Amino acid sequence: MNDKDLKRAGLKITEQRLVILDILKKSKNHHISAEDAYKELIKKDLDVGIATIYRVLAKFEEVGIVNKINFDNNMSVFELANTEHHDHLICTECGNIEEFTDEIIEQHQSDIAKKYNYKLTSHSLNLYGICKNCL
Amino acid sequence: MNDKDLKRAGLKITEQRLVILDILKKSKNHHISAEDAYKELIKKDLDVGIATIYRVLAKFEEVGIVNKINFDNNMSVFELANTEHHDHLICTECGNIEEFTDEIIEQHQSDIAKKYNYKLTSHSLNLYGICKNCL
DNA sequence: GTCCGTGCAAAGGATTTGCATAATC
DNA sequence: GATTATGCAAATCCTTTGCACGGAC
Repeated sequence: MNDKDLKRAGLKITEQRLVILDILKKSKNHHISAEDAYKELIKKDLDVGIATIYRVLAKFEEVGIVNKINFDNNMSVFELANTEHHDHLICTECGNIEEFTDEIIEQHQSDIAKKYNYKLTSHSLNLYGICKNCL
Repeated sequence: MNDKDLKRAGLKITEQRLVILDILKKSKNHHISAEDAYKELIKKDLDVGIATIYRVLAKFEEVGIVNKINFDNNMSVFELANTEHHDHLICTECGNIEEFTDEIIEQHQSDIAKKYNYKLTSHSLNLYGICKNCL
């Protein structure tokens, strides 16, 4: 399927990894939790353990294939890292996720880090609300 | 000490609650984790259980006395809610926390929510970096 | 006295780890 | 064949819950 992605990252090619990659690429909103991935693999009749999911996703994050996003309810989701940077707007009712980018916000974040003499390494901006459908 | 804060919130006054409030008020950077609070109570020779800490802090959040902030490393801290809204800049080396406010960022967040037809209920903006001292 | 708060221990959920087996290169 | 990945179960971390007791009002 996408052996290249894995080879490029210097990872061994296993079916579990390929399938997880595939799920990430095909999932509707491109955001999956470890459990979501686990259920998908089970559906595909793959005899997989949840530990493998976590290990694969951690490895993917390590080599830059995915980003991990932590939400306030202690849930984490993973998304492919091949898109440009963006932040998230989450519906707390239905879980729908919108991605957005805002140059001004990005710029101000840099300015703030500079102002406080911090070397910025990452940031997390999540907006929580209720989407149109749920209102 | 500050019975008023509790009475105003309609909470019964107990020693545990008063001491936790006190710790929140006196702590250096005004941010404490549940475990920090627990250790402080133990130091004061109070025979407290960690469950109480969580229950007290949850109650405090419920009535608006504190805000809970979730960091990406799955750590949560609590801060008094009596200050005006602000976001956080965290040093990933030493754990130091700076608070900042940025009107433009706030404004853009509202605009984004509006654009996507979301009713914004909360947001979390955390900047991670390395502070001057740790560099 | 009623109700709420607490301590303790046990349960819970998400994630990680140890170890032997299995697969990739 | 050496090394890395996997499955399983057990362990871990943080947080929550059930229950009986104690304290606040």
